[in-house]
Amino acid sequence: MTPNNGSVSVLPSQGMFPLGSSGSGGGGGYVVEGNDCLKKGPWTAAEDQILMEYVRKHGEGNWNEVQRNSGLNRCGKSGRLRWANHLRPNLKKGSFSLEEQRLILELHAKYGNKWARMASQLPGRTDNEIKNHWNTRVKRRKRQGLPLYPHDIKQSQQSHFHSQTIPSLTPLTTIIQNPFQPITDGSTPTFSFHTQSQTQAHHLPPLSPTPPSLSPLSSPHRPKPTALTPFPHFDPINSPSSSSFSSSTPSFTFHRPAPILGAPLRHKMFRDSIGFSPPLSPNPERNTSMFRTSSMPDIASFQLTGSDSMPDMASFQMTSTNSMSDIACFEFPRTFNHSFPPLSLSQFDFSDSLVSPTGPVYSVQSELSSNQVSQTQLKISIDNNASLRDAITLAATDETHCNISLLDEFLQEACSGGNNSRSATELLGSFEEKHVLDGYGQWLKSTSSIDGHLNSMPEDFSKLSNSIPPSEPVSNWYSDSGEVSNAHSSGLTDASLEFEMQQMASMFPDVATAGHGMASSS
DNA sequence: AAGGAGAGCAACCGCACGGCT
DNA sequence: TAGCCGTGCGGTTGCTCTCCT
Repeated sequence: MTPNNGSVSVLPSQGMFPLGSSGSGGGGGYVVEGNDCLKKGPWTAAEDQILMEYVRKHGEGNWNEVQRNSGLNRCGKSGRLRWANHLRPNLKKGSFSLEEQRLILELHAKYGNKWARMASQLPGRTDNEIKNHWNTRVKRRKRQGLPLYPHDIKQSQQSHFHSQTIPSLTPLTTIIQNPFQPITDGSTPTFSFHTQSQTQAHHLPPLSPTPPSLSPLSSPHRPKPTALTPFPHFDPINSPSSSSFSSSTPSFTFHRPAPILGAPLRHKMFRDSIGFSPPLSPNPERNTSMFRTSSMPDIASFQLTGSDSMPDMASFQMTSTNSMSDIACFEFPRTFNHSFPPLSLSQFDFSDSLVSPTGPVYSVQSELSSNQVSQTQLKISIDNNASLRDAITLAATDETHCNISLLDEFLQEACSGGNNSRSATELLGSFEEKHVLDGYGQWLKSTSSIDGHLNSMPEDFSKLSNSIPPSEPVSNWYSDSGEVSNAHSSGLTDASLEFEMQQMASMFPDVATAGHGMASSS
C-alpha cells in the first residue's frame, strides 16, 4: 500500500497538527510543533526522492544528518525507516511466496519475534513486512482457535526453546520420531502420555499466543526471551517421570496436550495443523474404536509386545474400557528401520514432560489450553521380550466418559452426512493420537511389506472419505482461514492457501498425491 | 448501495544496545 | 566509568482496501 491521503496516527494532543493534503502522492500527515516542524505520517514521493538522493550521495547511516543536510523535514529515525522498508534497492514487494511463508514459520519457530534476524534470512524482505505478516497470521489463527504452527514447525520450535538450555536437543525429534527404535535389547520399555490440568502444565515459555499472557508478541515490559526458562521438569534423576525408567524397562512419560476444541469452528473443513486422520482399523466391525481412542480418552494405554512368529511385524491394538468390543488393531514392522510412522514430537504433541527411553528427560509445553480437556493419560508399554509375537496393544480407558463421543459423533455425521461437511477437526477436537495414526497411515502406504494389511485397513476411512464432498477443494480443508471454505473472507492469498496445502501435503506425501489427501484416496 | 469486519500495510513510539567521548 | 548519541528492534496504532452481508 502506498502512502495516501489518510490521516496519520499522531494525535494533535501530542503537539501535532494536520498538514492538509498538499503533498504529492498523498501528503497529509502532521508536523511537530516546537520540534523544527518535523513532519510525520505518510511519505510523499518528493520526500522519497530527497531521501533517495541523500542516500545515493552519502550512503546509509548518519540518519540524523538527513534532516540537517537534505532539507528533509523528517527525523532521521523516520528516514531510516522509510529507506529500510521502502526505498532501499532489492526490496521485494508483493505477497510472500510459499517458500518465504514456510521460511518465516521456521524462522519464527527458531528465533521467536526476532524480525530483523528473520529478515536477514529473507532477502528483500523487511522486518516490518515479516512482522506484519506474522501478526496477521497470529490474529487469524488465534481467532480460529488454531495452533500457530503446523506440526513439523512446532516441533522445531519446541526444540529451539529447549535447545537454549539443553544443548543438542534436536535429537528430541529423533527420539520421538521413532520411539520404538531403541528397543533392541529385549527390554520391556514403557512410556506413557498423560495430560495434566492447566495448573500443572505450564512450566515453559508459551508457544502460542492463545493465552493472552502468553503471547509470542511479548510485552516490552516482560523479560526478553534471551534466557529461556529452563525445564523445571528436566531432571533425569529426580523427575517423577523417570521413576519408572530403567535400563531394563525403559519408559518415558509425557503429557498429551489438550485437544483443540476452543473456538467455535463451525462448518470447517479439515485444515492445517489438524490434518486428517484416516481410521485405521482393519476390522470393519471395530471401526469406531479408533475414533473412540482418538477422541481424547481420559486414560489410554499402549502396549507393544515382541513376537517371534512375526518377527517383522507388530500389532497395535487399541481398546476402550467402555466396551471391550471397541478394539482396534493394526500391525507394523517391528524393526522400524523403514521409517516407522513419523511419530514426531509434534505429532504426539507432548505438552509437558518427556522421559525418553534412552535417557534425557525433556519438558515441553503444549500451546493449547489444557483446560479444554479432562485429565487424559495414554500409556504405552513395549515388551521386547515377548517370545511369540510383536504386538502392540493400546488400551484406551475412558474413566470420565468425557469427550469420548466426539469422534463417534463425527463418524456418524460422516457416514450419514453427505454435504453437511462438518469438519473433522471440529469434531475430532484433538489430533494428537490422530497424528500417530496419520503417521502410521503414511508409513503404511509407503511400506510395501504390509500391503496386505493396508488393504484391510480403510473401510472406516473410506466412510470418512465419502462423507467429504468431493467437490470441496482440499485447500478448504487445510487452509488456516478457519472460516467456511472461503479464502477471501479470511484474506488468504492464493499463495497462502497453497502454502497451507503444501503444509498438509507434506504430512501425507504419498496419499496426498493419490487425490487430495487421504480423504479422497479411497 | 451501505455498513461492518477483517486483512494488509505504513509508520510511530519506546526501549535497548553499542560506540564514542 | 558515566553520559550522550546514533542506530536498530519490537510493539502498537490507525489507516485504507476488499469482501461479505
